[in-house]
Amino acid sequence: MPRMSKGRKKVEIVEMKNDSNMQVTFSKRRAGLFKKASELCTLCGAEIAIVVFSPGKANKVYSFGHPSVELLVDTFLGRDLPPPNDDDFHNHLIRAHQNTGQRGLNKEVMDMQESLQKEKAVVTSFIFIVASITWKRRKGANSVSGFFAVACSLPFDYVKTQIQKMQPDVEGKLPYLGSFDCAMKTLKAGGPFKFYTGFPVYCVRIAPHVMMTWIFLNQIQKAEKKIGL
Amino acid sequence: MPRMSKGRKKVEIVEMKNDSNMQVTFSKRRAGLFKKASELCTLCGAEIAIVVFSPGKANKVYSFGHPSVELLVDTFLGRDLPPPNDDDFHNHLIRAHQNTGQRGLNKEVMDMQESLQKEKAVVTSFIFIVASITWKRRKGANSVSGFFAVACSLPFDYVKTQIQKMQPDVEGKLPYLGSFDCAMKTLKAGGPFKFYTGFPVYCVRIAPHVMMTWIFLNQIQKAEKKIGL
DNA sequence: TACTATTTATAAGT
DNA sequence: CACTTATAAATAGTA
Repeated sequence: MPRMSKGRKKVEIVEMKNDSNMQVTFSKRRAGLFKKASELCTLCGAEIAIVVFSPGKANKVYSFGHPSVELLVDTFLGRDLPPPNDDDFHNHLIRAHQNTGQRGLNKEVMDMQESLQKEKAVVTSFIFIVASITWKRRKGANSVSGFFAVACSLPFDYVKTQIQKMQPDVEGKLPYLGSFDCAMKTLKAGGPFKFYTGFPVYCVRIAPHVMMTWIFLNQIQKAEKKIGL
Repeated sequence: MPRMSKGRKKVEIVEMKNDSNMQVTFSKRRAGLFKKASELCTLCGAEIAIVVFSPGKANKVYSFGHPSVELLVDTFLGRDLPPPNDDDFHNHLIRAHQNTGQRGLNKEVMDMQESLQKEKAVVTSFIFIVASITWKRRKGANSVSGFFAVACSLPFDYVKTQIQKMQPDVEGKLPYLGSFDCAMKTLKAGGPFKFYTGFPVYCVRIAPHVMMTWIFLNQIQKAEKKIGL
């Protein structure tokens, strides 16, 4: 039968109105973008990191990275495992990671929200392990910086969230006078680890961020050596 | 005269041998990549961040971000400046930023190493201001997290750098026994701010990282609200 | 998903 | 670097 298609039409670059059409376009063009990025990496030896947040309610995260996550995992976990003179905690985390295999973490594209529960333990362990190994080996990988960056920022997030959520009580008084007051009361009531409520979830969400931090910090380190910092 | 050009030829996706040719290809394809990303943002309302490190010796950084840096600067500095009841330090930084105008920070593509000296003060101020304003206003912008993430990770970077650089002295002894020893000795000898040696330079280099942190944290916040964290 | 008619990107040349 | 041209690659609309 004769084709009805008139082929591709020119499309103006403005926000699309048709929603289902937009989903298709988003998928196609995202794939195209990652392909272009991949080609640029190969052709020119460039290092590229891309993160895309999908529009609307779904709000998924897609990321592209070269050097890839696989390479990082191999480098940190596969080859250079430290001798087993570490404490139980450390070994436990390594085991937890090995049990879960390559799924999720090693994928170029990961949907963080759909696999939240499954990957939680994996990613948390992963971050801990990388930080631990790097720190112990005292060499250039720098992921320890990224890890501590995340760890240090959490108390501030906790305090901010508490203050944003606070409502006047029955007498019309607010529970905290301010940020510092909130921090002190939290510390007294729940101890320092209270600030790390939701840490595993945070780790899962922050994973692409940590990966980009690696790439950044490696570049920074190269630059620092070049200018003799 | 007759054209010699045979037009575009097919090119295999393997590392290019010709170096000057590669530079041209890199520029063209990088521009194309950013254009594609821009179209995807507009068509589908997606949020995208891209960072490209150029290959070889030059090792420049190019970044694309949507929402753009302009928007962030506008939001944080243009409209919502806090009333001038702040201390001298804060006002000084605001003034420093206004004096330097829009140059550098507001560009989609920035070459960080070439403009290092010029932009140093601007970017440093910028990060401080954003952190300060956000913190004071206690609302959702979250850049304070990114700022403290950077600030908290610096001591670890400092210690790591010191240990990497350390050489045995004339008696064959190493200056530090380990990371903790290094940290303690630094604290005693130079005070806490010793860890922040090179902070301005660090800020300049970390700027694209901070921008991505914003985007990430905003997304995380949306997600947290949705699942009621 | 797969198919094409088209538009868009770009390699090579000027 | 900017412009041109021929061609390869991406993709909008369709089934």
